[in-house]
Amino acid sequence: MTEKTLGIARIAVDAAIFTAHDNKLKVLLHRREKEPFKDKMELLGGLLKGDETAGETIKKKLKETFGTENVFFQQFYTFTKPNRDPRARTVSVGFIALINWNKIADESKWHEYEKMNDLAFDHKEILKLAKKYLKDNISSLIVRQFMDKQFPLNQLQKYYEIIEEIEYDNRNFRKKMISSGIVEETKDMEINVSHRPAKLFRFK
Amino acid sequence: MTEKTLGIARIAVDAAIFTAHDNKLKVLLHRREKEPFKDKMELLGGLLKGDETAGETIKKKLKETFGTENVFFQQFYTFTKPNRDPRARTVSVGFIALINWNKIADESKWHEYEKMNDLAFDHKEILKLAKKYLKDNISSLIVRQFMDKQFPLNQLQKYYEIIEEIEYDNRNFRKKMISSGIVEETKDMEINVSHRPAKLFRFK
DNA sequence: TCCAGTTTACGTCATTTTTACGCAAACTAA
DNA sequence: TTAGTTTGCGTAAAAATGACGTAAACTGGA
Repeated sequence: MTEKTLGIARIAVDAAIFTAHDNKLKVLLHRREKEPFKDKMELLGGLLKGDETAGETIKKKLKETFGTENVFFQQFYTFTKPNRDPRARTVSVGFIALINWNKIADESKWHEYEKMNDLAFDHKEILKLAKKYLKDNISSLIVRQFMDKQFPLNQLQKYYEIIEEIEYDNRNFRKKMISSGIVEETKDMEINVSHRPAKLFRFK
Repeated sequence: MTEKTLGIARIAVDAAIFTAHDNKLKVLLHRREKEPFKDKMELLGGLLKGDETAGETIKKKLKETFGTENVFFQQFYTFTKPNRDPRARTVSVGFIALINWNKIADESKWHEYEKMNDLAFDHKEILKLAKKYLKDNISSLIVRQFMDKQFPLNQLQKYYEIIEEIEYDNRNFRKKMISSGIVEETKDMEINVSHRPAKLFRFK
């Protein structure tokens, strides 16, 4: 039997890694140095080793990239089109990962989500589906990964607005967050802002 | 290089196929006739052909099984543990499928979800995660797959209750469904029921 | 034929949640 | 000192949710 009838493929992971900074949603992209798609940008990813789950592979990659094991990630969709990699049949388990801007050393590889160009392979499709996943799951787990230990509610609101693509009334957003019980006040305040300084909050 | 370092695996699909009948949630299971796990029950599934996406493979399997292309299905999670199949490394893209009881010819292969025994491979884990997915996504797409063209609201309520594992007040459930606009009245009524006959509704 | 048992289909009412928006307070920059 | 900004407190109307009352409409059995 040939490969055609056996369902054999290479197994890869690809990660749509998001952060938020300067009121913008950003994604991590690397420039490819080899063919195919030489010089195009691509997501972080790679093939599974024989004794790894997809989750273990992506966790290792994230640790290599950020130097910490504390990066949130979650599987969201698996991409199986036969020709998505021109070299060989490759199935990719897609992950979404979220990281706080302060944990980032090299800022040069981060690109505004809204200004994406063409990417290598089907990575643009992967990123778009990841963004939708992010939007659909914002309150369950997700926003807090972007925030500093302490933050003004106004910043939390900005990130909700970027991801959900809607606007909130700041007074109602405040009530909603406080009454939902996911955040609590700290004793600290903003400093050096040219308006009334805000209390800082943290996640409970 | 060996298989260990290349990330090569067999690619399979497995489907958690649900129906609802007699106020119970049921799943389709087949008895395995070969080792491994001979005589254990397993999900519908199989390997991808070389030119198929996972979606195409599962669609073909569903057509073989039910004789129609109109079966709702959706990818929900990909299972990648290295030893989930003792014969060879196999990655399985998990699907959920939903079918109306009236489209089912052979009733013998359907088993109550709540009375499941041990299954072959990791299929019990797959089913449990599928049930959770069903519960979490009940209103977006999913319940209507179980319903006949026309149905009393009471039956819709029963299926919500089975899947969500909560109970509704029938008067409030009625208001909720009608005001949400997902159903509308028909001119038909129940017949031969030993209580006041209900209007039949349909999805809009 | 009438009664018991059932569910439908209509309703009320109190509570909670959501939404719109008013405005003084607290800061910086000029 | 003033203009410009956002915070942090508030009110009030509107919408959604949840508990429950009860007549109507059917069957099946006494």
